[in-house]
Amino acid sequence: MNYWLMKSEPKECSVDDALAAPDATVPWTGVRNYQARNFMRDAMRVGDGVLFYHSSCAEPGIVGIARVASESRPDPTQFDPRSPYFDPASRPDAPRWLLVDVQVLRKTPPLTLAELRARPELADLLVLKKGNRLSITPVEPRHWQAIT
DNA sequence: GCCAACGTTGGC
DNA sequence: GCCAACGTTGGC
Repeated sequence: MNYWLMKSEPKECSVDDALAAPDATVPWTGVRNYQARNFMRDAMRVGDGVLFYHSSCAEPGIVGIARVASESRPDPTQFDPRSPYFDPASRPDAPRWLLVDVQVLRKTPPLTLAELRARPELADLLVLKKGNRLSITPVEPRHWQAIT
């Protein structure tokens, strides 16, 4: 089993939004980065642990524990001209972008970026690295255990 | 709003 | 294949 940190802008889909969805499960739409896509396609398995992270907001940080709830499949928003995630270069017979379903298991007390940075045992957590912009990053078991 | 970091695009 | 220009992310 692998572990992941997945960023969501709370304006788009907050942990509360996800909890309010049927089965507390949301399709993780909008990933438009090949490295993040490849994680979903090649390495994610149903049941993997997910740290639900709020980004681009007043208090960025980890706000919930979730799980990968589906295999990867094409992200339908890439074919929707009205979607901000529309990709005119992607063909339905060769979809470029994928998503997985993510099921929130529980909220956590917010663990802010500042708090994460203050913990020496988390120094190597990828999301804390300078310049990191990946919306999906793998989390080492020791980091998962330190956080959960 | 600023700006550092980084990914993508496209001319050559 | 190189690399400058450009666009995006995301913390502050």
